[in-house]
Amino acid sequence: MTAKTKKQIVIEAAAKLFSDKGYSAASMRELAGRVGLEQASSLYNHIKSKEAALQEICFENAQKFTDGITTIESNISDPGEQIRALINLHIQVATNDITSVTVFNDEWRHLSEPQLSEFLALRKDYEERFKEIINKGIKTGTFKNINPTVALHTILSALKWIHYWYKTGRDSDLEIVKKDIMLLLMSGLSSND
Amino acid sequence: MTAKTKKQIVIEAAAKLFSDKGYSAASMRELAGRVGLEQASSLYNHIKSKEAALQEICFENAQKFTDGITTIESNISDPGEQIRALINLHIQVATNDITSVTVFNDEWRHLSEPQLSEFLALRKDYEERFKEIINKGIKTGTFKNINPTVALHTILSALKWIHYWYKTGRDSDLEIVKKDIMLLLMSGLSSND
DNA sequence: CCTACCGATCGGTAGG
DNA sequence: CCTACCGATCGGTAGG
Repeated sequence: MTAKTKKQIVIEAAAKLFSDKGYSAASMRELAGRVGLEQASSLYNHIKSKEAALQEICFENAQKFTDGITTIESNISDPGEQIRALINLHIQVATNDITSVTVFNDEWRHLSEPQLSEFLALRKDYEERFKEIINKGIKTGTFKNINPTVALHTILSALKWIHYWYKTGRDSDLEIVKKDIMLLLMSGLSSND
Repeated sequence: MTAKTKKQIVIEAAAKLFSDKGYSAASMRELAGRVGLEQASSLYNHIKSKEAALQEICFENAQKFTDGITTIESNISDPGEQIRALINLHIQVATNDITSVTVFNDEWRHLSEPQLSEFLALRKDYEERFKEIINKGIKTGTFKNINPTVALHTILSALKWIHYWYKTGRDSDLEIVKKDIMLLLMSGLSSND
């Protein structure tokens, strides 16, 4: 449990600020104020640039998802259980550091090249591996014969609201949310019995 | 079929620009260029301000959803069919004017008061009415006993990826997308037979 | 629709 | 970490 470096404090405050205002509307002067510095120029002792902060946030979160899916691929073989584990991964990452994942979700497009292409390649790789699991489930008869691309994006998109929920309402328990998202995505809204 | 006014052309180009770069990163100079004006100042003959363009886009789309749910409430009574109609409404609105609904989804937070509160009230109203339908379905046994807030946001969020799909891949037919989103949300990923 | 222009604010650097 | 500062760009106005 080492103390946070000032750089870490700045990056975390940047994530919060980018999440509050959006990357473009966030100013380095406001960021300075939020970490107790009088001058924006002082920030440059801790980070290289505004975009460097964005890069760090985006790639750190990409790493979490890549690591997560790698673990799931190696340790679980049933596609149904793999999807459940992936849903759990998304909920876990989102609730563990909500502001950071919000920036990862919504602000990555402000990356400039070559980081933008690098980021999109990581995302593409993740999506392909996720889709491969869906494909396997369809082939083995575990899943319905749904277009895998449609299923992939519907599920990924459904998992994104978690960060919205966590920021605002939070009127329900995390365990209920987890259970019900999983139920809805795996078995649907309609009652069958 | 009257000709588009220059104002309409400007608003549509603004929607595209806001969707491409985000509201804050979009400049009036670039907007002018996109509609064939040499000077940003010329834009102000057609719109009052940058934010006025955003307001128009956001409230126009809010209206579409409000009108849609009103029609569904009056003409359909079965909650299962109502949810199917709502899913269809979201897909219809998104595919009919994809850039406009993207701005509506992602850029509303740049509205300033009092429009921001007004917009959020409209959204809240829509969500409450959507949730009421879910509640009714649960009470009548048509739907599973899922937390209605969780179901609401999971479904709404799942429907948002349609604008992402429409912009990028579009490797599958709209009818397949519609059918499979509906199947996934109503009956889930798992095969039951 | 253009010319001319303005005050405000931006991200960032030099130097200590 | 601050002082001092810079060039660029921003949304918008006045006037024709």
